[in-house]
Amino acid sequence: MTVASDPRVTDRVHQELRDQIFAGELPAGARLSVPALAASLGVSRSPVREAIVRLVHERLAREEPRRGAVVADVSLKSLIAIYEVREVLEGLATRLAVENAGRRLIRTLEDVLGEHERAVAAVDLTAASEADMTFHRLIREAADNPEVVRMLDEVQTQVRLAMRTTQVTRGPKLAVADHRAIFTAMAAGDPAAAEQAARAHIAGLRSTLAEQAGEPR
Amino acid sequence: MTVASDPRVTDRVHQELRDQIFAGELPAGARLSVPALAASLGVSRSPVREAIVRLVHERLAREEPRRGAVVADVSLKSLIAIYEVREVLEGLATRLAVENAGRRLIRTLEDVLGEHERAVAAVDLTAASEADMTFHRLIREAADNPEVVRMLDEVQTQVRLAMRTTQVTRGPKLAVADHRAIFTAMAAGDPAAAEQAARAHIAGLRSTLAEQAGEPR
DNA sequence: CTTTGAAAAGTTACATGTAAATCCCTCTTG
DNA sequence: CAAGAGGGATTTACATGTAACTTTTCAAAG
Repeated sequence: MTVASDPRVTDRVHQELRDQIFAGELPAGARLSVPALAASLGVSRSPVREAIVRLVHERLAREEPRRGAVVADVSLKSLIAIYEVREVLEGLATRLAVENAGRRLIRTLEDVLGEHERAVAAVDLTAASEADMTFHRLIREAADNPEVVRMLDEVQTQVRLAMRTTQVTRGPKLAVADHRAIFTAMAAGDPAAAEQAARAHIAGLRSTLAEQAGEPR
Repeated sequence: MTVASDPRVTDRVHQELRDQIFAGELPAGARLSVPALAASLGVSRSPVREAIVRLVHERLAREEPRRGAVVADVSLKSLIAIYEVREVLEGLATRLAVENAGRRLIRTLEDVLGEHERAVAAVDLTAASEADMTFHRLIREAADNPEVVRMLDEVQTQVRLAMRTTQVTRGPKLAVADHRAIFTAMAAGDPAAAEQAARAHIAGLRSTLAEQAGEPR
């Protein structure tokens, strides 16, 4: 038996290109030339071609037949549409988490929320951001629904892509307050309230995006 | 300029394999051998390979490294999870449709609903099913959110795959009644009520799946 | 009759070949 | 100086070659 799965060249190339896109080394609109990338990565054209097909499928790149692929961008309008979807998916994940989970999850979430609050109080943005992501991740995992996890991953991919150009936050303090509200509903074992609180959290972020788009209210 | 886009061999192969999977000609678990399919379709291995990568990505096939791809199946458990996601997505689409749409949509929906009711009364299952799908399609399009449309398409793909083995219906009459409820809320211009009615429609279908899974209530 | 294992067959994954389409630069023309 | 035609360079898309790996077959051993 092999100790670890022998990673395919295609997988490495795919991961490398993803990293380069998220890092901004391959900016939006950059052409993804198969021969050029193959040469620069020191592999043949086949695995590069397949990696690009995957990037197109996860919408990190766009392709027109016979014209090749370019790195995708995310318009503010698209991002708002994505957040509309994210709102209901995070709501679902949170409701399912409440329906499934026991005290163990509640206690873990409480710990993470505490860390989050301390980090915000200490103006430690890195730690705050990490606690924020952990909070959401724990809820998704507890939802025990692989479909919603997958769809939220797709959403997350697009959000990361958008992050290169667009800021999405209402500030660390509001994030903590929203999470506290979600936690309270979850701790009370109220699935409907938890779903609503999670939706409100995302809806709030979406409204800041809408403001940036020049549509206040 | 070309009159119609020159279809790539890859595209034709992909479509052909999709059709064969949905038609049951390639049943769940069937191995997708690249050389065998290339020979049977009269093309080289390259476009077949790429078509299979796409099938894997849309989860019509599963692949293990170095072991090839097989046609996917959808367990009842997965299907229920998919319907949990579908519930909130259809709810979102319906709410957005109400927020965007004018009388034109309402009138079109009313017509389709009328056709649906007549088809059910006449026990014309084909016409009823078509009206059912049209009703949902009109709402999705009116939502004017490409993200939710895409995600519902993904859901639809999995549902079609499951259809080969699992029946998903509560009967034509209940479908019409659900649609009538959705329509009423939409016609009243009440986004929240429309979202709820759409969710209830899918939740009803999901509960019949849960019953089949041996978990009544 | 079941188990074992080694050879044969078939397949995957990566590499490379190539015709046709597209891109891009330059040089001409109005 | 802008517009556009020509032509070489590049690229895509499909085809094919091949080493390594997996699966299958089948005969011998237990």
